[in-house]
Amino acid sequence: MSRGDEMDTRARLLEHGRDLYLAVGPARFSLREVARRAGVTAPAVYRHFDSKEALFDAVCEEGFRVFSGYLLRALAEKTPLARLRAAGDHYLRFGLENPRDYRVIFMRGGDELGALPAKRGKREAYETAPTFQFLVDRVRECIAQKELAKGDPVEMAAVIWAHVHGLVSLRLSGHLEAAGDDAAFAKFFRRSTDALLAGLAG
Amino acid sequence: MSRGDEMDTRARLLEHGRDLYLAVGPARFSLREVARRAGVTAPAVYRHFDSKEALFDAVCEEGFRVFSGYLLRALAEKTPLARLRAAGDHYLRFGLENPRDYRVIFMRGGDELGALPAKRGKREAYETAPTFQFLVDRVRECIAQKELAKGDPVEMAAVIWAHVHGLVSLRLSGHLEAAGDDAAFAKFFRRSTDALLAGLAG
DNA sequence: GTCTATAGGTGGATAGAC
DNA sequence: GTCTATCCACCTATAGAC
Repeated sequence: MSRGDEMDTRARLLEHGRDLYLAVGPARFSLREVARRAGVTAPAVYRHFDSKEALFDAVCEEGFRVFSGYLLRALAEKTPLARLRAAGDHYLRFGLENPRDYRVIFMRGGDELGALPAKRGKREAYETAPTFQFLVDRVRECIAQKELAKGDPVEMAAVIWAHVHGLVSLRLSGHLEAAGDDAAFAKFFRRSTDALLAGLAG
Repeated sequence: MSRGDEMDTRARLLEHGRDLYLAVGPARFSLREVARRAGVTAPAVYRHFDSKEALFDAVCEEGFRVFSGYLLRALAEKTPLARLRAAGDHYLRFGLENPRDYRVIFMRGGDELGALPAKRGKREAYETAPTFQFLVDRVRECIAQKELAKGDPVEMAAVIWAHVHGLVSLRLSGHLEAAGDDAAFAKFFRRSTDALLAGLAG
């Protein structure tokens, strides 16, 4: 994008907005604080974004972009099953390395921000659909190559997603501290996910 | 507890605090608003609770009490496996019928409230431990009666919890709307959970 | 495109009278 | 035990000058 030397105000707002959001989470995210960090005053933000809500949405999209980057690396693997397993690994890595992004993308119910219920539908749509479709595609190609049993790929994908999301989100909420450090947890994650895939293989 | 006729202020604060919290969620939870609804002024709250944080914690404990009520009904079943399956069903019912309570108990990471990191440890401890122990106990008795395969009951319980929590939390976040209405989702939930238990049975 | 100034609102918390 | 009065911090957003 930019040469990295100097950035225009809009880019700085996004960058510092992301910093703030990663530091304090969605509830404490404040337009004024973003402006402060970016070296401008609050009203200046309104030249670039319609509202705090719009700024926050833009920051979230950035988080989602990062997530997509993690997931797409799975396509580098050579077999359908390897791609599916790698998708699980990268999903876990994203969650452990970007916990706040993970929370906003996957653990949100709609209370976090200013409560504009009208906008919610749009936001959820752009996040969920591509991710889930990616997983459905991975499952489909595994079924095609008989690496998973025949069945409804959408339901199978939902079960797999629930499994990995359940583990990651319980971990991020602090409910699975018994599993040890992140490395030990990653091992457990991989073991149980392999068992699930083995079960789905018939 | 009380006869239900008239309540003292503390009880009314808890009741309306719960109403507010159910209505607006943790982020918009406000001490002043609770006082308003309870028919007292804000400073009066401090006669009963040290701070907003303390009030909020008390409200959350009530939600956890409700959750325990759901879960304990599973003990009415006659066999270990029936109790384990019933626990899953009641867990799902609690989530669908008390989504905000579910979120605060199981989908929290620490950003929601005023960010008093020191208190977090205590709060998570009283919630997670008994729930998880309950599940471990159900798994243990299933293993004892050979209704589940031999293995580490703690790890098996973690996998089961991740499975049901993954499904419930994705549902509450709006990410599994494709599954249809709540009744259809409940069927899918039960089907996939039964498949998981079958897999764990060896 | 950014500023100052300001309007108008939320909130948590305390002091002191009753 | 509850009130009034108050303080202080923080926020979103707008108006109008430069």
